[in-house]
Amino acid sequence: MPIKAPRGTYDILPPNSRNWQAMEQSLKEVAGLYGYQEIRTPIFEHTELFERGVGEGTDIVSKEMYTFFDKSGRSLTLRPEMTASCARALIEHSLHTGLLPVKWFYYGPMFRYDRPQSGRYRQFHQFGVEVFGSTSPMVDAEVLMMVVHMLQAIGLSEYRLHINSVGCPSCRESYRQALLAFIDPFSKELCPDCQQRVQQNPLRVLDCKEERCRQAIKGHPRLLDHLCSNCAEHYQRVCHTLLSHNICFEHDDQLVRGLDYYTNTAFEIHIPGIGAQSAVGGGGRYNGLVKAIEGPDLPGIGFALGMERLLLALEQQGTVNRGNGGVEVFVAVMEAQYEEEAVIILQQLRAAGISADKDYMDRKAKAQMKYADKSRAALVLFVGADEVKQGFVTVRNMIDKEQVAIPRVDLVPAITKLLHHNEEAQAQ
RNA sequence: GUGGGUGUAGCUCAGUUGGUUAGAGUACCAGAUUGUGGCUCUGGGGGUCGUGGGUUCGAGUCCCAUCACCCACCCCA
Repeated sequence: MPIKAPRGTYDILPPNSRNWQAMEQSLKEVAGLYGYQEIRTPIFEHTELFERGVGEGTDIVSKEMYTFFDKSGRSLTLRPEMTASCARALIEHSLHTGLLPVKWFYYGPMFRYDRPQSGRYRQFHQFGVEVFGSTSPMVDAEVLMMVVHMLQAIGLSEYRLHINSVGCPSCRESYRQALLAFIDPFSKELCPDCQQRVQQNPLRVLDCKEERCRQAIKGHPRLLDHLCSNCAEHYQRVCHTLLSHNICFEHDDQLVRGLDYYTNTAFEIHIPGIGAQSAVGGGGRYNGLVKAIEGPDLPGIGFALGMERLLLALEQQGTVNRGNGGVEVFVAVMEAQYEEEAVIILQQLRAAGISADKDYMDRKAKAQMKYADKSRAALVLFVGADEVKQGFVTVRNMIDKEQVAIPRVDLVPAITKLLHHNEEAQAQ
C-alpha cells in the first residue's frame, strides 16, 4: 500500500499553487495598506495555551485538538487557530509596554481533528489579523473595512457580512437572565442539544437550526436591547462608520460567541453556494482574552479568513487566475556534445533575470520543441554545431515562428528586447 | 462521534444475468527520412480491479469487514 496524505490533508500542486500564491499576495498587500505587519509563531504550542485561550468549553478544545506529548513529556498541541498564539507572543515579549496598538497579520496552516467535508480539512489555512491595545470602535470599523477590501482584492464580489454585538460581560449577563426567563416555559420543547445549551451557554440556543427550537424561541428578547450604554454606543459607532463608507452588512441577532472574553463586535462573512460550510471568515472583539491567559488587561480584535473556502468561492464565481507558470526561454541542444555550452547560456540568462530551462531527458530536437511548447516558453534558443563554431545562437520566436541569428556577445540584451517585444504584442 | 454515497490505468470513466490474456478517452514516451512545437496518423509502457476475508468449478461483477474519498449533521475557517 503506497503511503497517502493523511485524512483531511492534501497537496497543493502546480499549477494550482499559483492561485494560492496570488491570493496570499493580495491579502498581504491589503494588510500592508492598513499598516499591519506579519507575525509568525510556532505551529505547536503548549496545550494549556489553547485550553485557556480558546476555551475549555469549546468544541475545538474538547474534541478537535491534535495534542501529543514530546519526548520529555510536555503536552503540546498543533495550533487550531492563531489568536491565542498572538496573545501569547504579545505577553511573552511585553509588547503591550511599547507602541500601541499592535497590528499584526498572519498566514499559515491550522489543525483541527474534524470530520472532513466540503470546505473543511484537518490541516487548513487561515489568513488573519489581530489588533491589540485599542478599544476604539474605529478599529472595529477598520478591521471590517479591511475584510471587505481583501475580498474585493482577491476578486470576490458576492458575499454577506453579518455583524452583531455581544456586549460586555455585564450586559451579557443581564441578557442571559432575560433570555433564560423567556425560554424557561418552553424549555421542554427544545431539542436535546439545546436542553444542554440552556444549562451551559443559553446564547447558543439562538443559532440552533432545529425547526422546533426556532419556533420555540420566536420573539425572544434581543441582545441589542440589553446592551449597556457603553456597548450600545460602541456598536452604533461601528455600524455608522460602515454605513458612511458604503459597506454592506446585515445585523444578525443570532450571531453569538460563547466565551466570556468575547466582547462587543462579532462578525462572519458568508458566501452562499460553496456548500454547507459557507463561512469564509469570522472574527470579533475579545477584550478579555489577554487577561485570561495571564497577561495585562489589554483589549483586542481580530478575524480569520479560510483559504480553502475562499478558493472554493473563487472557483465558483469563476474568477480564478490561471497563469501559465512556464518559463520565458527554452534552450534546445541539437547535439549532446553542446550540452555544456547550453548550460553556460542558461546561467547567463538566469543571472540576467530571464527565466530559462533546458531538456534533462536526453530528448531529440523535435521532442525538445514539444517540451518547450508545453512549458509555454516564448523563445527557443538552438545550440548546435553551426552556432557553437560560429559564435551565435538561433532564436525562434514561438509566437510568430520567426527565427533570427544572434551573436553570443549580444545575447542577453537581444533576448531581453525580444521578450519585451512579445509582451507588448500580447498586450494588444 | 453519527448518517448517506462512491472506490477499475496518472486523470475521467466503460465493463453486459458472476465465465477465457480487464477496455476506451486523455496524459506520458517513441515513430511518420536529414537540427525545430501546437493538428493528424501509427505504435508503446502503465492496473495485485482500495484492502482483507467469504460464497462459487470460476468474482471487477455477489456477501461481510476494513480503509480512504465525497456529501451532510455537530461545530467551525
